[in-house]
Amino acid sequence: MCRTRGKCSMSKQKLVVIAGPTASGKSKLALDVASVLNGVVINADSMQVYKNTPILSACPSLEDKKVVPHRLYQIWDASVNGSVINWLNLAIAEIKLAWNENKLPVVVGGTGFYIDNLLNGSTPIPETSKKTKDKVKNLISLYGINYLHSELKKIDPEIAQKLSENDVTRVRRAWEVFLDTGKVLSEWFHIPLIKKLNNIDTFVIKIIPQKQELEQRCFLRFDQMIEKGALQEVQNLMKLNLEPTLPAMKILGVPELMAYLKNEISLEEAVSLGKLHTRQYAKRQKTWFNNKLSADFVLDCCYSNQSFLIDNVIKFVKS
RNA sequence: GCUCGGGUAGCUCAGUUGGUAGAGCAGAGGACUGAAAAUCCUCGUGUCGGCGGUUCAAUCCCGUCCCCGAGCA
Repeated sequence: MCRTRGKCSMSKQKLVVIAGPTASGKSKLALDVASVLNGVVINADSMQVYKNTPILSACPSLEDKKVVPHRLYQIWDASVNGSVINWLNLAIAEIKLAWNENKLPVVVGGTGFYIDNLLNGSTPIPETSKKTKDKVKNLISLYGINYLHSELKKIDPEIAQKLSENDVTRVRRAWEVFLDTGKVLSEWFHIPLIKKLNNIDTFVIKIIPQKQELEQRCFLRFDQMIEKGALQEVQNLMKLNLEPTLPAMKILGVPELMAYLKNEISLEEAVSLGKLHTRQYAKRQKTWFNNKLSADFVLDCCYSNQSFLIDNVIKFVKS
C-alpha cells in the first residue's frame, strides 16, 4: 500500500482510546470525537456486548447510533460467556476495517482488562477446552477451592504464592491451563504478551472524576434506568432461565432487580443496592485506570462538552 | 399499669460459666495475564443504654431509671 518508508511513517494508523469509570461521560466523548473526525465508535465494555440489556448496561441510544457508526454493542446473546480474547479479536477486526474505510477508530469502554489487552497485548495461551473447564469446575465442587490452591503450590508455587486461596476465578484458571496445555501458568506468563496492533499511533484519554461528582451521576443514572424500563429488561432476562453465573446475569442492577421481582426485597432496597454496587464498581475502575493505564490526556471531571478535549484529539489526528 | 424479650462498631447481630469484645454488611485503600459490571487482598477502641451496688476486677451478677418490641390488662 505504501510506496515509501517516509510516507508510511507519515501515515501511521491512528487509534483513539477513551477509558473511564461508569457514568463518567465517556460514551458522549466518543460520540463527539467520532462525529467531528469521521470516526467509528468501538465498544470496549464487557457488558455492553450483550443483547438483552441495553438499558442496564448503558448502551448508546438509537439516536447516537444514527450520528456515527457504533460497533460491538449488543452483539452476543445473554447465554454467551464471552471473554477478553473473543472481544479482542472482534475489536482488532473493527479497528482494521475502520482504517480500510479511512475512518478513525475510537475505542471506548470501562473494562480496563479489555483495554489493557488491546494496548499492551494478550496471553499466548490457547483457549482451554470445555471438557477441561467442566473437569476443573467439578474438582472445585468436590474438593473446594482451598484444597485446589494447596495442590497448586506443588505444581506451580510461583503462581500459587501470588493467588489467594479464596480466589476461585484465578485458581480455577491456573488448573484449566495446566490440565489443558500441560504447561504451568507461571511458565506461560514468562512468554511475552502478543501485541496484535503494531506500529500505530494511539491517543489515550482517561476520565478520572472526583468521587462525589461521579457518585451523583451514578445514582441519577440508575434512577433513569428504572424509568426507561430496566425492570422489563430484567423480567425478559428471567424468562430465559439462564445460569446466574453468566456474565450477562451479573450486570449491575440485574441481580438486585431480580431479587425484587422475585419478591425477596422491596423496589426501594433493590434500587439502593443497585446504586451502591454501581458506586463500588466505579471505584474499582478508577483504581485500575489510575494505576495501570497510562494516558496521553487525563480529564479530572466527568465529560459533558469540554471542547479543548476534542481539540486535543484533532491535533493528534492531524499530526 | 403489669409480664416477657431486647438495648454491644455507621447497620444487622454474635459473645464473654465476671479478667474492658468480634463477624457479616457498609466505609477506605489495593490487586488484576482468556467469566473482569467478575474475582480477590489489607485495614476494627466501641462510655458493650444511664446511674448506683456486690467484687481485687463488671459489658456480663444485683438494684434502679430511660428507650424499643411483643403480650396481658
